[in-house]
Amino acid sequence: MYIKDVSLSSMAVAEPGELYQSKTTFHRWIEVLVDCPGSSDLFTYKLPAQLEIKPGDILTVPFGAQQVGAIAIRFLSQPPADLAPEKIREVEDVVSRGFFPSTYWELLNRIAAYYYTPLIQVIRVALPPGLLGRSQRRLRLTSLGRDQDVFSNTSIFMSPTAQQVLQLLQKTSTGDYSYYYIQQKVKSAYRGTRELIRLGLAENYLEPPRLNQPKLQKAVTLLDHNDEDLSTRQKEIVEVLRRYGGELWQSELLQTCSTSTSTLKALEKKGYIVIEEREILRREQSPLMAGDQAKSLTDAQTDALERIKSLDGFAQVLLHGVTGSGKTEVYLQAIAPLLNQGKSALVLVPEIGLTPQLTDRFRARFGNKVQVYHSALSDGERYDTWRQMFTGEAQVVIGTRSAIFAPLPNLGLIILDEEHDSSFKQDSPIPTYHARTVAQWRAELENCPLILGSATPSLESWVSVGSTPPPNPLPASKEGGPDSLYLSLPERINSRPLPPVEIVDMRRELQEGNRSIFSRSLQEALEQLKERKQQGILFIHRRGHSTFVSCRSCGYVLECPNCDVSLAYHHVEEGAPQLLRCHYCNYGRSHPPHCPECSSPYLKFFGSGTQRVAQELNKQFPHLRLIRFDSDTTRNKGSHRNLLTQFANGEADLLVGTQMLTKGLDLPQVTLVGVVAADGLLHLSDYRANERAFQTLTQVAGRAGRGEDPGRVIVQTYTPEHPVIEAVKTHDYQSFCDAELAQRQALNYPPMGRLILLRLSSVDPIQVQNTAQIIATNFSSQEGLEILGPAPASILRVANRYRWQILLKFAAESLPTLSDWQEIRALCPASVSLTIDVDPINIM
DNA sequence: AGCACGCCGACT
DNA sequence: GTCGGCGTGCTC
Repeated sequence: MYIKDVSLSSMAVAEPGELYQSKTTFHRWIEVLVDCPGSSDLFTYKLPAQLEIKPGDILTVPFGAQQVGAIAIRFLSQPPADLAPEKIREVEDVVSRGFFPSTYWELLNRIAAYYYTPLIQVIRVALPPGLLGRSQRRLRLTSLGRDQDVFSNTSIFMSPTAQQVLQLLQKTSTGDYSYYYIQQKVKSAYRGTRELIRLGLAENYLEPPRLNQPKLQKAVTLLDHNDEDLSTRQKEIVEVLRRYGGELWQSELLQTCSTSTSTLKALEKKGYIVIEEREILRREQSPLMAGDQAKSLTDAQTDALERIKSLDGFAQVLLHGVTGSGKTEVYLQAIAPLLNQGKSALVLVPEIGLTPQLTDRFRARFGNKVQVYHSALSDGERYDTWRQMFTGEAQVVIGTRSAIFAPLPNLGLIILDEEHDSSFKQDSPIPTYHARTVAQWRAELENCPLILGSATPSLESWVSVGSTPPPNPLPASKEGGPDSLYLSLPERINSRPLPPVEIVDMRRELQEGNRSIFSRSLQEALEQLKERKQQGILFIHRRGHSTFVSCRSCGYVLECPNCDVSLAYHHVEEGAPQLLRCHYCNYGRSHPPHCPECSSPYLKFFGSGTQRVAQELNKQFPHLRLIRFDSDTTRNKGSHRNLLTQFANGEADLLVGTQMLTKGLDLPQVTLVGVVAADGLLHLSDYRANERAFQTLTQVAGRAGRGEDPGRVIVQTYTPEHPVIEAVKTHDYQSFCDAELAQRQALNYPPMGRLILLRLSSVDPIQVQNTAQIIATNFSSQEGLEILGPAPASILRVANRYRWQILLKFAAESLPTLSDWQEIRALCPASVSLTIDVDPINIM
């Protein structure tokens, strides 16, 4: 929660580029927000004589025994009266100057308030790692301790704990570990470390905050000069430099001329060249793209683009385009004129790794003006990209959820592509923000348009751009509030039709004697793939092999020892030990030969994951070459791209995978999409299950028939009469929405009502339950609040922590005043952790 | 987050 | 009695 003293009105905020002006009032103290989760109070520090500090600067300050990151908030001309003057310490250093323009600062404060999160925690997600530094206490061996013989030296006695710590340190070449690491490895390590220090075998020290540094490289610049007094070798170098435009990196120059720094030094001395350190920005390497031109648009695209371009200032646009309708082209052409005006654009996508195609397309169109920002970048890369954005140069930033905090000072447009995707919502840690909500605020504050693009808009966005549902088929536009706009791309580009969706009743398949996991229809379609030289996608709801392993004799189910879920079977490779894994805590064990309960050897796999389906395919269709595409096979950096490239090159006939297949893949050769079992999606105990199922199925179906050849979609299910299945079959978003909204209305669920979920967890099952009860009772007096629970989470125990939750439901207009959230927090004993999830998406 | 302080149980 | 476990609170 934000500190009430820190509001925009009461604080001076740095504008980037604003010149420092010496004020007439002489400030000697500054209040700072310290990076420590325990307290969200402001702390007072002395301004050092030789350091220029302004509000908005990022600092390091001494705090307790360590040095931590801090944000300068405001000057004080007098130290607080209730603080002993000798307790006030000096600011250590300035890390970064002049950050936090006023709108950005307000954005952070809004997030802190709305999501009940201390401001400093919001700042932490906004800043790249390594900008808020913190010192670390470490332990290292002395030369005496490095001696491997200390153990055989009988004159030194030490406790087993001390020996353990010593051995741990001696195993590394540096003999150096953080206290934190040692404490994790050795129990009650602290006693052992003290003993080692006393014996003179080890010493502890404080490592200063390790901040990311700009990476510097030497550059050589040619000065205008007549090359009179030069040797032939020197003339050569000058000539090379001139040929390359008068400037080169020193390393490149040395290599090109096969010379050494001494020759360059001589040239520098004579005044022909300058050698200086330049910052180089570490960027993700991407293959060079061929230039790409704006494509001609369909009428619907042109209309949408014109309406977007005519927007002035804040507006929320829902761009509802069916799969394959060319939303990306609209984005690209909306961004192009902005860049020419010197403005930047922010494009948020669900998961960057999954959309190399989108980034490639942006790079091909806008070249090096495109920056990619997401958590898979190395810290150094993120830091540099962040600095690059901070320069204010016109650019396009493509990123995942956290990129909504990209420090672009001159923002002209924000786009959320696939806005319905749940990965825009952060579950943990706090703040549990939704990038769409933050994007709305940011667009408002920056006074720029926000485009929400999707083939299957979230009900939230659907409702917010217009309360009256449009007639069917989708109209070109419908009006919502004054700042909102509905734009529709109802047809695929090049007049390609949406693929027909065939629903297969798997109950009948079984009745009629087909016991395969593939219906006859799907089998026949798979057979045809190869003959017709076409490609297909098979969608499976789960990764792994089977959903659970159970004993045929006694019914015993193998479960995770840390969580209340059954273990999934993972087939590693032929001949390797068979592995069972928990999808929640990643616990793994080998597959036992006998039932642990009754020793029966008949342990059977149930359900089917990607692995199982892949095996089955190999058996039934040995001639089909397939690629598995799930989080097991795409764990490594770049593997998404590799697998997709392989597939696009025709190195496989079939792509078998999970959810990731649904996200924006554009593979023109794909004609067949098969959903092996839709039921896994349908029957989840979550008010959002239907919406999610509809979105996933529609998106998967949308992968088919994007090229010349018509597509075909086969959905296998045991409940073909389910309304979601009906809606997917008819591609009828409208009627699905109407039905779903009516249900939500009846139960006051979002987007009609609003929710806050309190998640509690602890290793102590009794204590969580009691705490949950106490908190729920505390709320019972509140007006206009419906309390659901407390209830155990649907999986009570995960990673040995017991989880309970309380769901608060209330009218959309009235944000409940959880003003005393700190009081609520106070009801929690230290052993119980509480997370306040505002607008939760995942309430399981 | 660390790190001190300070209060309880098992041992010399 | 003392040592060492761990819960509680503070850091300008």
